[in-house]
Amino acid sequence: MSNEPQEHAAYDFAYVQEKWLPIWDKLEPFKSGRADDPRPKKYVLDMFPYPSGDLHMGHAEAYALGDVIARYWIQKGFNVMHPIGWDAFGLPAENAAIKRNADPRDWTYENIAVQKSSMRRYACSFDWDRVFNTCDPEYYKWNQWLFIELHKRGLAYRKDSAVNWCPGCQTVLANEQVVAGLCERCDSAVTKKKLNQWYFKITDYADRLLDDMEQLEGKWPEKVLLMQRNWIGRSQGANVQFEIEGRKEPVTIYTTRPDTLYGATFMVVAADSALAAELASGGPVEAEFNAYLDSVKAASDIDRLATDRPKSGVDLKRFAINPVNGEKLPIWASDYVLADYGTGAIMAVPAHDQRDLDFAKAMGLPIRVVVQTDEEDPAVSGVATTGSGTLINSGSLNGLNKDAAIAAITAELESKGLGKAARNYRLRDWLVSRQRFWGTPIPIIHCDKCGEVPVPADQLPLTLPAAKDIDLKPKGQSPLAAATDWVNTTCPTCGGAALRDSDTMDTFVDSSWYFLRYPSSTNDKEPFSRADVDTWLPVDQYVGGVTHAILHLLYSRFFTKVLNDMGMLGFNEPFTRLLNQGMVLMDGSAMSKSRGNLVRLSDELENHGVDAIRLSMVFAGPPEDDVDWADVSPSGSVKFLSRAWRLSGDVTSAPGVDFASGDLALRKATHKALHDAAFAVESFRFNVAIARVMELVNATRKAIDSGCGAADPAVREAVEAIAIMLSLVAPFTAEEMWERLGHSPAIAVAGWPEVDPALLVADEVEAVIQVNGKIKGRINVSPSISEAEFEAAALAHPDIVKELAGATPKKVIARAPKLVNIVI
RNA sequence: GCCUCGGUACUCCAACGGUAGAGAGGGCAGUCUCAAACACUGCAUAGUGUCGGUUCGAAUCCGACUCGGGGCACCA
Repeated sequence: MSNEPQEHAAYDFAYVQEKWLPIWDKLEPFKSGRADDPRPKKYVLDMFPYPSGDLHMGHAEAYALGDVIARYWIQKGFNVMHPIGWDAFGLPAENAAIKRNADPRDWTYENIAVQKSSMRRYACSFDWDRVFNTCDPEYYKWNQWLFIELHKRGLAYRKDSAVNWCPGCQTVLANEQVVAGLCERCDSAVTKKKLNQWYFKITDYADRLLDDMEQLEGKWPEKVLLMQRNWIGRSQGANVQFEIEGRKEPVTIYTTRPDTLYGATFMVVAADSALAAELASGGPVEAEFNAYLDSVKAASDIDRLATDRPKSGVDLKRFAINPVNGEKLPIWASDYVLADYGTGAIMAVPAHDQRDLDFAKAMGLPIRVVVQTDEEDPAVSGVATTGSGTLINSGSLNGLNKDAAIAAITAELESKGLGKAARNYRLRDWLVSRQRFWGTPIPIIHCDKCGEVPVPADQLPLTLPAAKDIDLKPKGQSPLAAATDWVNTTCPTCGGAALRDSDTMDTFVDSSWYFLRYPSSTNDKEPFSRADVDTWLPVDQYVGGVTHAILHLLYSRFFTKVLNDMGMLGFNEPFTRLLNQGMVLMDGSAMSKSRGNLVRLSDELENHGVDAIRLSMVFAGPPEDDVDWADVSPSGSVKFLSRAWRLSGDVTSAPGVDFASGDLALRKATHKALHDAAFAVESFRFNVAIARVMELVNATRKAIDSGCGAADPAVREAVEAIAIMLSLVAPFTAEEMWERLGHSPAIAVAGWPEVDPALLVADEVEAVIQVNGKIKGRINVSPSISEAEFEAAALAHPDIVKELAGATPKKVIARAPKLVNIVI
């Protein structure tokens, strides 16, 4: 039946790859979403790639893992959607374009084509009918639509704030582009600059982002949930009002320790806050304050990062009144208080807060202990006591413990109208505007008369102009601002002259909802249809790197909740299960050209074949762990695959033969392998699943050479099972085996063989007999032996009889059919 | 500094509180060969980071320490 030439008697991966690709193209085994498909659905999603060049070793691991999961569920009879697309906006394209004086579009679409063809060769089980790129106007149109919807709801707004600024590149930087205080591109020290920027109000969703994580418990890596919790950083405390001498309005401070209110000895306001400027203005220290403020602004992030740097500040020569005891507290301005957290002002309790203590010691301010602990006096030790203890020097709170004191003082403040319980979050609103060209244009028109006017829906998408007439070099302002034809427009409301917003959106906006688009990838009426998302979403299994543990996943969860509130979705968490794969290292560190340890995927594929590389990636260890390519043996994978492949040529029984009459031992091995491998795959222990297949290959080899022989039906059953299990990770080899076994393509949809539970029971197992926990003998018993029989058999064992020497055991613990422990 | 995860043979990694070794790499020997490679067969590697606790029994659970990885960055 096969036209395979005789010279391919040895396994030839290059030949096999070339043979199957066109067949798969024709069969399209991975199309999903036919309306009448009766199978239950499963949505398996790999994080989409950024088209920065050809695929690398990291992609090879990620897509191999995602593919195992997708192909497994297909074999298990599910209607699997396994789509792919490209996260195609972003700075590297723009930089490449500047360098070559070209359009970022060209670079981007060229790279996408390269990656796409590599993915096809890598045999990814993607549904190619659902592909889109975020830089397609058909996609980013919906970014703009969503932006306007958020704007309508007050969730997109503009404010002035200090952002990362690179003086070298003359541009705003995202936090991720600031590495150890330096610009990742030019190594200039990054400073802060005050700019008017667009924000998404993610803080409105802080509680839900935190509380809904309950649904993800046990389904997402604990580490990721923890990182998200810390990032949101909810804290419980109280807002307390302090009167200020010579000021009408009181100042509110936030504290998590209202119980230490009597221990406050001064107040600190953030140096860069409006309050600090106001308190200093016109006073004796105005000049000193302004000089200090300038030095704070000039400080680079690298200085800011040093947590052990000495505390600095200015005494504003103003006073606050402690509401609980009427004491006059000096007010200082310092950069150790953050302007954008809480109220930007704190009460300082040096005895019980390390930062306040450091400041008090530096400035010679008083330290008063109000919580008695058994630790040393903070004024002496220099270590603030932050634990629980008994309140002293605290009026009505004296004698209470910390928790009781917090409750009591909060109630007291509330009754007097001086304060109340409050919550704060570390999470800040999401800064979404970027002064770059290669992103989604913000669909807002600025009109002198009408203000911020959204671009009318029928004018979307608002497309990017051609790049050829625009200078893309960073100048501190979006390149779009210089595209006069594009920027100048008329106001949709009043018809007067107006300007387009020239900023573009953070590319994280693109990736915050892309998973909703795949089921509706060609819909030009809406971003996605309710019917499609109801069918396919939420994503059953998301696979990607842990680098996105916070931002991408948090933003996606935020968008999902907003869209849920808008009635567009019927769920509030987008990703039911999450798998984070580790990194691919070389000689212990991340691969990089400069380090000289770069391994090229294309070379590895050339040398060992696609299947062997996929197998090596999956077999290297647990998927969450980093893989050191130096420890991996792709040639070992090649060896194993040819060993498996050879089995398919040895089988002499006919396809469809009744397995029931086959060799029992081999049949049991086959069914156990199928059972164990399935369990291992479902618990993401792919390396263990492959070990089970290897065992079965070894057992089958032995059965053919020195056991039941090649003609035994059990051999066919085993080899078919091997082929199907291998199809998850080595699809080319598996297809080839399947064909040699006399079946028609494609094995991808052949189905996971039914496991016969009767064949999972062993005839006999070896049990150990311990005396005082030490092994003294072994017996073979039936797996269904009773505890009593088991115990009796153990006690009758000659070695044990000798060991006991007539003594009566104190205790006998029998765990049939594995172990008996006799305590004497 | 705070929070986290981990440490098993030469290497990568397995082991519901119950026989430490599933699988692989690397190694050695044999069969085949003129020889080698491949293939097949067989073999070995006394090792659970340290100390203590719980238990009939601990790599596994608990505590302390140590070493290594990751996250956060003065969040009051």
